[in-house]
Amino acid sequence: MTPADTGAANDIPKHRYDARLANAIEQHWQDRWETERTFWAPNPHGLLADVNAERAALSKLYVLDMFPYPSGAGLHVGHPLGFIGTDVFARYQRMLGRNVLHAMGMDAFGLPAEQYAVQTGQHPRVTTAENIATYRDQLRSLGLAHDPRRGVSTADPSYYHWTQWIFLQIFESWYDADADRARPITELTAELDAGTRQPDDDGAAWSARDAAARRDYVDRHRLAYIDEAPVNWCPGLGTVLANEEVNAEGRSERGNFPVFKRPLKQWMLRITSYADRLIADLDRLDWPEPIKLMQRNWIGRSVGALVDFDVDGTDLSIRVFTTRPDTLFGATYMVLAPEHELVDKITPNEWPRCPQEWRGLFGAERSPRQAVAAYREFAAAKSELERTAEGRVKTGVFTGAYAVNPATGEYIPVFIADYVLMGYGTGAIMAVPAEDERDWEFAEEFSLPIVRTKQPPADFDGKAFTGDGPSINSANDEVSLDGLDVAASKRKMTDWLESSERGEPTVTYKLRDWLFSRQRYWGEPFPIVYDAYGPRAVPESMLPIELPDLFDFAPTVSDDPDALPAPPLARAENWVRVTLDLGDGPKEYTREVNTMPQWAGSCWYYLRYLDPTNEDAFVDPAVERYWAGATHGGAPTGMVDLYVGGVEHAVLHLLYARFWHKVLFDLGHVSTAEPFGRLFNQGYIQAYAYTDDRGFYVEAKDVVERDGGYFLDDAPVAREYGKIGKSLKNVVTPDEMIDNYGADTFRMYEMFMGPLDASRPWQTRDVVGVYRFLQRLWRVCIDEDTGEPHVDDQALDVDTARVLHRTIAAVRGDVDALGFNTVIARLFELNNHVWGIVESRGRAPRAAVEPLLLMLAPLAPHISEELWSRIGHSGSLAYEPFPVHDPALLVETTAEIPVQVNGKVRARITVAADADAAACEAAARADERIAELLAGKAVRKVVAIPGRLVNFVV
RNA sequence: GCCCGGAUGGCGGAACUGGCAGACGCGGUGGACUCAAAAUCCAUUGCCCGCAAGGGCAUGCGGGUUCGAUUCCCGCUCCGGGCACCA
Repeated sequence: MTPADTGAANDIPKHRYDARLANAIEQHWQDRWETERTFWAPNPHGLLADVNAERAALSKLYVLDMFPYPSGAGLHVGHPLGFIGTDVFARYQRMLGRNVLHAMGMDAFGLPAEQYAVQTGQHPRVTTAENIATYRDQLRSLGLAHDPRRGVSTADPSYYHWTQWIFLQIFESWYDADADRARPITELTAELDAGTRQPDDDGAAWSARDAAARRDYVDRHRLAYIDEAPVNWCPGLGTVLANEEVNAEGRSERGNFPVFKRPLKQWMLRITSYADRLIADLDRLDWPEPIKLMQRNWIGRSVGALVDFDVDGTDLSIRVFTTRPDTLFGATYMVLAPEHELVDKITPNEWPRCPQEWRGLFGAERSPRQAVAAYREFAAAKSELERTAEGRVKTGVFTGAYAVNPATGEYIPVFIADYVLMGYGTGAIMAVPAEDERDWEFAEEFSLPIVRTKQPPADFDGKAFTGDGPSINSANDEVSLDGLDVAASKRKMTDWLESSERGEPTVTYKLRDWLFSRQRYWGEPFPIVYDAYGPRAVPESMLPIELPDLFDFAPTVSDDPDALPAPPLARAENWVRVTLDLGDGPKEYTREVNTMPQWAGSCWYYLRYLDPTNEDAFVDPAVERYWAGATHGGAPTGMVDLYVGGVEHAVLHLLYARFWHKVLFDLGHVSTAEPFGRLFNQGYIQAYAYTDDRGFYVEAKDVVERDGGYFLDDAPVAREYGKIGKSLKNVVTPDEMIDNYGADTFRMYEMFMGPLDASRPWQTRDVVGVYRFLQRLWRVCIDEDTGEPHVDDQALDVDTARVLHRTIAAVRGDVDALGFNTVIARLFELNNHVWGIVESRGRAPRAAVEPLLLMLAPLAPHISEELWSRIGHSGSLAYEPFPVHDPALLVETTAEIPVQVNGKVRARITVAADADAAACEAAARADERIAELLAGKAVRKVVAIPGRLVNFVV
């Protein structure tokens, strides 16, 4: 310490609230909360029922954060925004008398943990444990009031035991479309055996099938099934990925490696069975509308019709899906996806009579079969990126086959083209160029006929018309749509198709079944073994199936798109080969060597928080009912009352978790139809970054603002705005903020920056505002020189009482809406008001200070607890009742209202609060300035709203 | 391209159901205290004209509805996000 510093330190009062004192207070209270088990939320019974038992009689509130991946980098100031928000809300709700469940687990399996482990060369178990410890320390220092008993880790065998158990529930179920819910698979076999249900696969009668055929049938109906389907194979990551994990450029979301479609046998979960319910139940949820919309779009329900087109010269027909059956009369050609199974069957050996353009580039010099083969090769070789880069020029080739338009009876050519996707609808379309832009482009490219079946408006520019209008050219001997609008035409055409057995109404979805296996080490092993015929479930009694300890756990990656997946677990040969008794005597089996995707653990962690130490069940049913709210009356929709997290999980995690929850609901394991009743997306904290004249990032900390510019030393630098991270050299950590100001200041600043759902820039310069507020609050209560409290029992003057009660009313309203920034503004005002009293009278009134501390406690819990205790209370204020306002003190006797002339404010007058319109007008006219402005002018109209304003129109 | 969301002082932001735009904080300016500085306290601070009284202009841009619009409607611009040949 320099002499100057020493001198300065001597001037600062001994008991000032500075970072050093704040840190001491924070340590003290964090320790005390821990030893007194302040935030242990009791269950109604069971292992977590012994402490604070009386609170289990209160009504429950479940507040949840999207739990973090414990990466090696630790937290920066952007991470805890949502965690602090939920903590404030949860602490507030405790003071309202709720039994609040708030905990923080760790999403410990998955790619980030595995990649970090691969980089550092240590076992993921070790690095994950270290990272979790770091996260826990950082989170603890923020003063978050979690129940520490419930902070599960998904990579813990006692946790994934039950992830595997839930997988078995899914595996042992099927979807009963008639009942519209999942049911145990044993009920399906029982009904088939009893003959009360017939197989739905057009095969032999159930009684005529042998054991292997029956087992195959049942396996194909499970909610978890193995399918050889085109999957997203990513050699660069050495694993397959879900559609949701592949971006528009055909690359992996993680790592940005190329992804290839190829058929592979993989585990699939039948989420498509739930498509309708996943859409319908969104209406019951208190979620942001944009998120609901994203889920609806992702599921992509569309209503339309299936139509059959007979292929000329064969007994085959092509089935298409269309949302516009009303345009069938305008279908002048057809297109199949290049991989469509009928392509080989309908393609002739020789070209029929046809325009040369139809044969295009691929068919010019070749036979139809050669042309089709050449085009298929061309289409398969294109990456998604190339397709996008081409600007969507339509390509394709005529197959040489013709089909019959069922409405017109005309022969129309059948093409293959890559603008038709195998994965959607039937992989085949009827092309109506006049009413579809893509078909129009293709028709122009290949000189195909275009027939309008909808009358476009007079000013229409001449290309495909996709709007509404009367049908034209749409009649045959049996049906006429002419003159009808789109909706009526659709109805009439669908009826005709159905009655004439040429088609039927249907619904399709963009949503695909969920690809559920990964070729990874650091994930949950499947509770599945194989015999010669296929998969067998491992019985519950043998769970958990623990991950074997591998030395080499890295995935097998490759640049070769033809490389085959090689799961790391296959290397654990002693683990893979097992002898088990699955009820029919000891036999040899092979274990499943894929692992579950990262989403598995995060699909249900909120359920394990309820009963984390239960070894007999994933959650005790009575405990589940208590936290679902089912024991408090009413019909709860969502288990969790408030779920806060980033918008990046709008579809993936939130859709998967809803799906699992609904399966568990159908099977009677949970009592709500939805997991998350209210969802809130917190914004992001970003920060400024700076580049020097060479374009390199420089440490943002060292940059100073001067004369409207930014400088590092004396060199000017350019300012950018972006994510907080090492690459932009703009990282600010909670640890340094806590060191410099204390956790309460840090929490308050994060909450004060703006509304919780908005993104905002971090500006360390602004932190001092809330720091000053806390210092002033400290001085309101404590004499800085002596450290003694100077709060007394003086009565509140009327003015102070009004300010106090207005503040209470506003704070309650704003906290409910998670409007913490305005809560803080109100508390600043109250604190400043009380400071005025301290300045004039030397002491602060207890009647104002106590409610102020109680209202501040959720936001800045440490200083609030400390002052609460210093002014004479022995216990924690965590469960003190939140202040209640006196409505009588909010009633104003007079009101100051503006007086406008022609909409411009010209004066303000004070009237009785209950003055009627006439009285307001009279008072306004009596105002000297208004009288002057109105003198000699004819008042055309007077708008007088009692208590609001008076407006004269002249 | 389609679908969402946003734009308010030098900065972060506030404003209930159409009724005083700019709460609260940062920063700035002036002052008190101090040998001085820091800290603290007080005052002031949207922009323009004016000594002042006062006036004018202002919520991305252009229109509209209304006595009155940050708020509602129409048409744009820019920024952020989602989806992307889904028949």
